[in-house]
Amino acid sequence: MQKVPKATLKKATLKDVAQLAEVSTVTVSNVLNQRQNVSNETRQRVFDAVRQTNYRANLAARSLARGRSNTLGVLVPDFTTQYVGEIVRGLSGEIRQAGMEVILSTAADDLKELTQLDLLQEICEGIILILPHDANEKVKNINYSVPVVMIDHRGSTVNLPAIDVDNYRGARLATEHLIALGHQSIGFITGKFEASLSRLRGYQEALLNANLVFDEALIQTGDFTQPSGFKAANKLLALGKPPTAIFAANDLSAFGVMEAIKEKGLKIPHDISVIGFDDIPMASQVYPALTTIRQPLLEMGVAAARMILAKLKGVEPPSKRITLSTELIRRASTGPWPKNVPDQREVRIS
Amino acid sequence: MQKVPKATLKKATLKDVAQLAEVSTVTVSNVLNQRQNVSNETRQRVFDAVRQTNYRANLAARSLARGRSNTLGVLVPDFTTQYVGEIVRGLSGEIRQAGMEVILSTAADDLKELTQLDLLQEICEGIILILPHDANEKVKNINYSVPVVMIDHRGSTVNLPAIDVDNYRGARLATEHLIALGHQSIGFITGKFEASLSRLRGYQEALLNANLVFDEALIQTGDFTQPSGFKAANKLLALGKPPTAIFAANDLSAFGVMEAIKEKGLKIPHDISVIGFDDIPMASQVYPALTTIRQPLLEMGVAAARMILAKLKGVEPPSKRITLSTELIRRASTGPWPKNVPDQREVRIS
DNA sequence: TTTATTTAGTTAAGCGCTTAATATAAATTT
DNA sequence: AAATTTATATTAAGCGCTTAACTAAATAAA
Repeated sequence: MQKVPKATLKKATLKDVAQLAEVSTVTVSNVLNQRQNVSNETRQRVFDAVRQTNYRANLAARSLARGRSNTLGVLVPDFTTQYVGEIVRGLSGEIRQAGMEVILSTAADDLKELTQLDLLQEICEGIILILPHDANEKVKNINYSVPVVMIDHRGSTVNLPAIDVDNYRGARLATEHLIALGHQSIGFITGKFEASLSRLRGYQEALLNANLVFDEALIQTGDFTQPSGFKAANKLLALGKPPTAIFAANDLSAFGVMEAIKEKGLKIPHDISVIGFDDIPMASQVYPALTTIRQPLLEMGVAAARMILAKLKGVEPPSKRITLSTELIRRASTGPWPKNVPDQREVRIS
Repeated sequence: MQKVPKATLKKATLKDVAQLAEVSTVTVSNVLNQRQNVSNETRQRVFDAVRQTNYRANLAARSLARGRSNTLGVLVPDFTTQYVGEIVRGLSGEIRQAGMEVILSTAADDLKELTQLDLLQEICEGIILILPHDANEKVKNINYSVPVVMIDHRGSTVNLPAIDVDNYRGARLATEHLIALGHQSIGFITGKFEASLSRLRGYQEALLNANLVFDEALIQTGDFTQPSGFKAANKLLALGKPPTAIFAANDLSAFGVMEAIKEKGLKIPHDISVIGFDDIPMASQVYPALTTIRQPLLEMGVAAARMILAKLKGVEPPSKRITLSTELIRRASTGPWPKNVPDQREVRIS
C-alpha cells in the first residue's frame, strides 16, 4: 500500500515528473516512449516518479506534438440492431491490440449528419464507416482527408475500400440446405438492398442446379423488418400450394415468418422449414432456434480494422474490396421433407 | 462555384488564414470564436480566407491551449441490446445541441476493461456511464477525475449521480392493467437485478391493493433472456391452474413467453395475455405487438446529458439520483378476461 | 595513444491554438 | 482642448508534449 501524495488539484505534467526524478523532461518522454537511450537506473527513477505523481500523458499535447492522434474513428449509422454491436466488438478488439484507440460516433440513420464525419476526421487518423442502408450517393461524395474503410454489410457499390460478404454464396448455401432436406417448393423473401439481389441470384442458381423450377409466385419483397417478414409469409401461406420451406433474406424478417407460421397453427420445422440470413445473436434465442446463414460480423470488424491499420503503415491492400465468406448455421428451424422421413434431429447435412 | 485552391497537402493553420486575410492569428482566432472585438470588414476578410483555405481548427491544439476538450464521453458496456441505442440517441442529441461533442467507447460487458475509462477521462470533460448488469463494486471504486453520471437502467445502488427509472410504479401499472382487464391469476417472471425486486414489489402491491391473493407458484425467476422467458412460461403453463396472464419483467423474456404460449397452441391475447417491461423497439414489431411498460430510454439519455452539462457549469443537481417515470404502452398482447367479454379492441383502460 | 563510435543524457525549438497584456486610433466626455 | 473611454487590432507568452540537434563521458577500434 503505497501512499498517494496529497490530492493534487492540477494534474501532474512531464515537468513535474522530471523534477521529481531529477532528469530533463525529454528523458521522461524517452522512458515513457520506450526509447533505448536511458540507463536502467534512470529509467527506474522516472518510473517511480511517474507512480508517485500519478502522471498520465495529456493526449491533446501529445497529439499536437506528434501531429497524430493514435486514434481510429468508427462511424455507426444505427445503433439499434444487434448487427452493429458485433462488428464493433470485432474492430475495437483488433485496433486496441494494435495499440491504437477507438472512438465511436453515431450519425443519423441516413448519414445526413456529415458534421460528425468531419469531427471524426479531425480527431482520427483513419475512419471505419459502417454503412447504413441507403447512403451510397452521400457517402461517395465525401471528401475524405484520412484513410477510410467501409463495412458494407448491405452490399452497396461504393468505390471505396470496403469489407463485404459473399451474399450470393450464402443464399446458395441456404437454398441447397433446404433442397438437401427434400424441399422442392421454397419461398423466398427478399428486400431492397443491393445484397438482396445477390441473395436472390444465389437462391435461383441453387434451384437451377437442382433442376427445380423457379416460381415467381414464391418470391415476396419485404423491407428486412420483422413485420414485413410476417406479411410476406402470410402471402406465401395463402397460396394455393404454399411452399414447404421459406428462406428469408435476413434474420429479422425470418422471425416475422416464424410468427406467421405459428399463427396459422403450423409447427416449425415439422410443417414448414424456415431459414434466415445474418445470424444475429437473437437467432439462437428464438424458438425454435433459427437455422441461418452466418455473416461473420465480428470478422468483418477485424478485417476492416486490419485494412485501415495496414493503410496507416502505408501498405495498400491487394484489393479494394475484401469479401468474407458466409456459413450455414444449422439449428432447429429447418427439417426434412416430406414429413414422413425421420425426425430432423437425425438428419445430417452429410 | 468558387475555385478550390490546389490540393494542399498540409492542412491550413491559423497562420495560413491570417496571412491570407492580412491580419494576425489572434484576430482570426477572435473571429472564429465569435468575440466582438473585430470590425465587420475584417471579419469578412477572415471568413473569406477561411473558406479559401478550407481551414478547420486543429482540435488537439485547441484542447491543449484551452485546457479543455469540449467533449463528453459515453462508456457503453454492451452494444447488442436495442436498449443502449435509444439511450445513446437521447444523450448525443442533447450534448451536441449544447455545442459539445460526444464520443463513445465500448467496454467488456462487465466493465473489467477500466483502461477504457481512463482513456475517456483523459479526453473528456465528463463521462456518462451506461451501467452493465453487474458492475456495482467495480464501478464504485473507480477514481473519477471528471464529473460522472450513470444511467442505471438496471436499478443498481451506486452512490454516484445517476438516472434511473421508477421500476416499482411500472410494475404496478402493468399489473393493474391486467387486473383491470379482469385477470385474477397473473404469472410473474422476474430476474436477478436489483430492478427485479422493485418490479416484484410493484406486482405484489397491485395484487394486494385489488384484494387478490399472492401465489408464490406464479413467480418464476429467469435471467432476462428470451430462452429464460420461454422456459419460465412453460413452467407456468404446466401448472394445474395456469395463470390467465403473464407479466414478464423485461421485453426480451416476454418474447420467450409469447413463443411458449404459441407453442402450446394458445392464442395471445385470447387465451392468455402477455405484458413486458422496457419497450425496446422490437416490442412493436413482434406479433401480436407487445403491451409493455415503457422505460423512457431516450429521455434517460437526455436527462443524463443535462445533468452532466449542468455539472460542468458548476451547477450541482438538486438530487444525486433522478428517477424518471414509466408508462403503460397498450398494444395487442393483452386482452380481457374472462374470454366471453367483448373483443379486446373495444376495451379501454378507462 | 589517438581517433572513431556508442551510450546517456541535455538544450532548443516548435506543434497550432488561446489568453493576457498591450498598443493605437477614433469617439466620447468633461 | 485635454482627459477618458471605446473599438480594433497587435505582440508576447505558454498549454504539455515531441523531435532534432547537440554534448559529454565511456568504450571500442585503429
